[in-house]
Amino acid sequence: MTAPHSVPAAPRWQRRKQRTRAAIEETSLRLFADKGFEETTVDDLATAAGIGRRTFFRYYPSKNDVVFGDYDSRTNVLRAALGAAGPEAHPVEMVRQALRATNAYGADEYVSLAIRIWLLTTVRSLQAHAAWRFSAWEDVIIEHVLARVGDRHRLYACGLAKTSIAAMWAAYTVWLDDGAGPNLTALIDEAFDRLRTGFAELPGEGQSRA
Amino acid sequence: MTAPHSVPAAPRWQRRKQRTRAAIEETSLRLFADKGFEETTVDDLATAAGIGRRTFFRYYPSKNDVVFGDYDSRTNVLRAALGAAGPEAHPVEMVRQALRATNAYGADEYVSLAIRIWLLTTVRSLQAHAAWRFSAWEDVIIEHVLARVGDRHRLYACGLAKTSIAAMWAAYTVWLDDGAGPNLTALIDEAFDRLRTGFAELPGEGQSRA
DNA sequence: GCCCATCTTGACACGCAGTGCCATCATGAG
DNA sequence: CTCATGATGGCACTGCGTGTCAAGATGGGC
Repeated sequence: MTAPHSVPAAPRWQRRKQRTRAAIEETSLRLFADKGFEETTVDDLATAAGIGRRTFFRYYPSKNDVVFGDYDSRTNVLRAALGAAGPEAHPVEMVRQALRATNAYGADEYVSLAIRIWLLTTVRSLQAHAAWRFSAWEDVIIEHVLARVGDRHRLYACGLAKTSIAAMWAAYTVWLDDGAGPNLTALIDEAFDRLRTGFAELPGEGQSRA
Repeated sequence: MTAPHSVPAAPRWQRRKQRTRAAIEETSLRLFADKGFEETTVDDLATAAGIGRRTFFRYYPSKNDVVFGDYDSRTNVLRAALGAAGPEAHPVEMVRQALRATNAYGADEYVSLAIRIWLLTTVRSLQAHAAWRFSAWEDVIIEHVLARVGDRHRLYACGLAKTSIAAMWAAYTVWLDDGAGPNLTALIDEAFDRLRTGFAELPGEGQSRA
């Protein structure tokens, strides 16, 4: 990955592909935001990105997947964060910490993130697609939780994994409703607070953080 | 719905349609179990059910939806159960109770239920489809929870709804792994116990209920 | 019995997503 | 310059889902 002075050649392909990929994603998100997801065909996306329809599917396995960006790298962040947790941490805190890290975005990414999440929570096809995409995250979480509590306790691990992702997803939804500010991490934290207390503490009638 | 002696006519249509619908579902599930979901085309299903391809889509909006059966009536059960909860019940208990009722099946339904859930948790397309199907349940739950805690607390309501469905879903998964016995309700209950305690209580190293 | 309104059915055609195949072209190595 | 590698895009195909429409079945009125 880091050859000092040689390999002046190989990167060229990579760079080019990387740029094409970015171009596809950028123009696609714009078209989705403009015309709507379902109203935009893959032909539109390919034409807008200046490539052939067939080539589009070589960069993204499906129209849905454009919205997810480089999902794999996020999955790796999650895996790394889970692996980095100290053995003394409680499983719930381990997952909380990992999902917080996974959902840490730079300030410049928030605009496109808002579009992505808006699409994800709005468009039926994407909502569905997100479910099995995130199921990969669930599997990673389950694996790490099982490593701690023992293979017998699948319900605990599976339940924790699925509810954690659900809490994250709830934070997404509310975050978007609240204007998609820079507080996504805080909302995820808050959602996990609810989860940790088993939703026992009823919200009082005082003002919420809105 | 219950005209004593009149209406000897109208039901005829209904009965016929009901039987066709049941026939489609039965033969479809069998074909899915035999050949696999993706390997079975809608043409196969229609032919096997003795109807035209176009007619198939008049009974079920998509190939996916066959696996869900009469989903709407289950949703109504959920809505009714939520509405029937006493005002003194804690939101979590209200949801637990409602989802238990929603997932109560007769002993004769467990065989087909196992096939359904097996498909739902196994087939990628169905896994995705289930997500937005269940999102209707989430919406119903959110509505009822908000009516109790106040419209301001969307994160609480949304989080509770999504995590509850997630817990149910986890119970499905483990239920199937454990042989799809008559203990689905118990597993849902157990998943809710975990949820209520915020997954705080770590499973000991003793034997699980397997 | 017959006729008509109504609903159901299935055939055809269409658009769109996704895939296999293959000829063409650009790139980098020798 | 030549060759191998890999990216590209056109073409054709399958499969899902939908609009349209003509033909058939059903029930009511006579």
